Amino acid sequence: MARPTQPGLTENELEVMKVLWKEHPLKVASILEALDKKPKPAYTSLMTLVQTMEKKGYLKAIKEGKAYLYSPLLKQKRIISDELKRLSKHFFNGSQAELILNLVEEKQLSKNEISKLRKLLEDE
Amino acid sequence: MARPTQPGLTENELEVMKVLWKEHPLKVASILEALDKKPKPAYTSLMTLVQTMEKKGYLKAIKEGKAYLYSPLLKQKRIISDELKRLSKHFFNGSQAELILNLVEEKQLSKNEISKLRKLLEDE
DNA sequence: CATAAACTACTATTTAACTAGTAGGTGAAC
DNA sequence: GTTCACCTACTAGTTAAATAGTAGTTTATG
Repeated sequence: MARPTQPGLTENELEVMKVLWKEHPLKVASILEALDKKPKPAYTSLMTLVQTMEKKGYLKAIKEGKAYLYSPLLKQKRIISDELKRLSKHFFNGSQAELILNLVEEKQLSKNEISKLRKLLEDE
Repeated sequence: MARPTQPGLTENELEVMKVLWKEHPLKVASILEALDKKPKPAYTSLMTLVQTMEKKGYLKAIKEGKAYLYSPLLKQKRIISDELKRLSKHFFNGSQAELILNLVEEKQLSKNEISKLRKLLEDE
């Protein structure tokens, strides 16, 4: 056995998803342009990444003219939820409520944020 | 350039840290025993992992008798905080408050949890 | 002090992730 | 219809992470 596929998205994959969540479908050149990474990767590097992401089922590709247009198949909400699930599983016995409580305790919230949170709780 | 070191802890590294956060210092054999992974890794595999974690500065090793005893050098709170920072950076413009608000909105909280949260907010 | 049990160091292999170049195809423009 | 810009497929190399075996050291113990 060796290194298993990383659980969730890698940093680079996430960057691509973020671009496509904002706007899609996009061809590789447009994704590259929209990436705000410090040193932009070579076109062909991004190409390879996008292709493996498609193989993994993260993206959908449609041929339009001579280029492929890519769209995300994963929802942002789902990714966030998965990440939080992973965190709460490791550190809070799987309880996301515990995670929230811990966050509120640890973080300094502004008055505005506190009142927003209060309002939310009233509706529950 | 090639694969960079993973940001944060890998899943396996995290499992080791969790064991050591509960109890330390421990020798490798004891860490192995405490690991609740499905198929336990070979003793030597864990050995290698623990050694690289020491080289990375995650663990401290002290020789006691013929075995090394390992202790964590990273605090659990710091790891949780780093993970949440990463999440909020990617998805909530770096605002952890936004992350909390989103969590509360999305999650169904029990009455007990809501009242706990209310109490916390009163103290702020 | 010999020996066995326990532990580590060293070596090695595999795969995913990352990077990027080269070659070749395709659509548009003239 | 030829050329050229653009895009992809294929190939290839590097490193981290994961796994584990072999050999050798060390410390109790009888």
